[in-house]
Amino acid sequence: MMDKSQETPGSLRDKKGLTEEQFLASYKPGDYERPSVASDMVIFTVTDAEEENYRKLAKKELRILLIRRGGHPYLGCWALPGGFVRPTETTEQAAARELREETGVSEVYLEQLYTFSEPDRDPRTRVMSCSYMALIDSSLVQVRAGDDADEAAWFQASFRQKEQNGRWELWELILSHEEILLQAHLEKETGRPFTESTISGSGSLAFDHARIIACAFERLRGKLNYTDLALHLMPEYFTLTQLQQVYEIVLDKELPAAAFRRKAAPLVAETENYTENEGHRPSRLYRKNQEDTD
Amino acid sequence: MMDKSQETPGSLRDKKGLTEEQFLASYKPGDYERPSVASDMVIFTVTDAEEENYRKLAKKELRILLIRRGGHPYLGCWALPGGFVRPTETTEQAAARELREETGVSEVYLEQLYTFSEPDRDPRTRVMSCSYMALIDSSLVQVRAGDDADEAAWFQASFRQKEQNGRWELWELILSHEEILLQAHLEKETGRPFTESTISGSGSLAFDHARIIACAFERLRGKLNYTDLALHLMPEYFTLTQLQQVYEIVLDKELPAAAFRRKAAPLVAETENYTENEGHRPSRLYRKNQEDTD
DNA sequence: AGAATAGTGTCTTTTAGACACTATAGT
DNA sequence: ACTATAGTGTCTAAAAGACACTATTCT
Repeated sequence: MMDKSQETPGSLRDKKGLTEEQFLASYKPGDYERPSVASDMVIFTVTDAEEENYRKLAKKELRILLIRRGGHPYLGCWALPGGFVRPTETTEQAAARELREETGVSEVYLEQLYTFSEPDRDPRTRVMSCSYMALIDSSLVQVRAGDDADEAAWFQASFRQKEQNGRWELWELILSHEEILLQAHLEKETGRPFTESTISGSGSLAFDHARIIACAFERLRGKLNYTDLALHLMPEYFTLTQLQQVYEIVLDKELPAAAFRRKAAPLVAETENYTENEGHRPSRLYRKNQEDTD
Repeated sequence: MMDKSQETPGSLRDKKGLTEEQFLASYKPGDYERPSVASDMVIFTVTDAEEENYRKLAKKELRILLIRRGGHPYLGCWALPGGFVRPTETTEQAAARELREETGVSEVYLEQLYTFSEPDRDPRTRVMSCSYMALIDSSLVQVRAGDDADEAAWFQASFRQKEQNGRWELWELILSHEEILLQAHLEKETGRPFTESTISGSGSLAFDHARIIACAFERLRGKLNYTDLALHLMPEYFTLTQLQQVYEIVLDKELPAAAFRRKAAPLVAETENYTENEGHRPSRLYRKNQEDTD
């Protein structure tokens, strides 16, 4: 991958007179204790809320997959899917593997977020977490519990700013699934990662996973406006209103339809198909624009 | 930091009947080999090009600090400043420590970029690199060579897109310092990290550091327009024209002055001082706006 | 006076938002 | 006919760019 032939033709010798080959053969790993590294993942999807009343449009919900921990530490708490990175994997490959193991889904959008490295973030031993965000469309959502977890569930997620004082910000993260409520308050300085968090509610979030989820929310919201990220949350065929609903549920605000359609137009490609039997005027189906030359 | 009292009052027992305390006391680090983790850093600064001809305004140059490697591997190649993360440090603290060691500077803007984890990116052993971007103002630039490096230099940097074909992009990175020229071509898919790179020129770049620098350029350019990042590259007092020059050298394009001043206004605070003896009309000096409520 | 930059006013273009209006399947 | 959503046209407001014009100091 790297061409270093020009400066190091293989015979360059260091201060001890060793060639690179000799150096590598005699190399002993350094003095410092090494950390474990895990990949943790915030898997987003948008599902229909269950309330198909008559002919009304289905409301959307933003959901995140959490897994109930079956072992120490944080036994019984809810945590992001993830696991240790194996010796021959990249962190991204580890994330993709975990995603496949937890959901059976592959070939999805996966983006690295941030690496959390506080030495005491895991009470067992030093574990750095390289976090990822995954976007999957709801038609792929069929939870398959992993090996070391006794329960997995899609939690409805909301993330709102509660206070702002100069560059100091306070945010609230709420995750809920049936009777379980997880609530976290997070602090940050504008433009910096989240620092403190406090957890409350009827369940509890493991490790610093509230911070990771907050980080994922920020990234997703920030990129929604100037990328085609939202399309990864859509099934193959969708209407523009459905796409708009996804933007609205992610951004947590309503958007004017006319302007939205103008802006979304270059991201999608028309098809000749329409929705049917919806109880009102049919809607044209679109698909992701393959060759978008943005 | 995390409140887990509700779910784990300390007496919860796992499948083997252990409390968390007992579990942690008996915990043995996992089966897998652990990677080393290093923090590497792209330190940006903007300096005046040396050509004070008469009364003309000084041209600006964007520069990056590189260190010539004094040991294997990549002996003699140029590399980003960085080093291994110690057991009690976060990756960010390690980056800040390296920055202080290399430049004597502390309290600067530091932002995590991306974690590179290809298993073979370092021929010695598995080393993940958690990369950071630092922005310092040129008045702080006094290179102080570190211990294990025999040479450090500020390289002028340019980064341009050469080709685009659908979602495939080709970029060129050029770093130069006196007679030394480092050139890299990098490929990426739109919205994804850089993948391949080829190095050429009279010197050579170590490891995958061309990818890291490319990543830093993307981040810096992307954030310049909607944050006050550029102010971290400015000395305490500066003129709006100087600020505009910094934007122009980073973005590699000229900006209309009137529009720039409108947009920059909320980021800065006027002072009552002006430049003197510049050979033309004096310019008002500004400073960073402390309480910007953007 | 002339060089060189500092700084402003205003016109145009583009983009985002507001909002009314028309269109259409299903019951 | 009525409901509910689909989709468009147009006006307005805000932002970005173009560009001319004035201002000021130093040589």
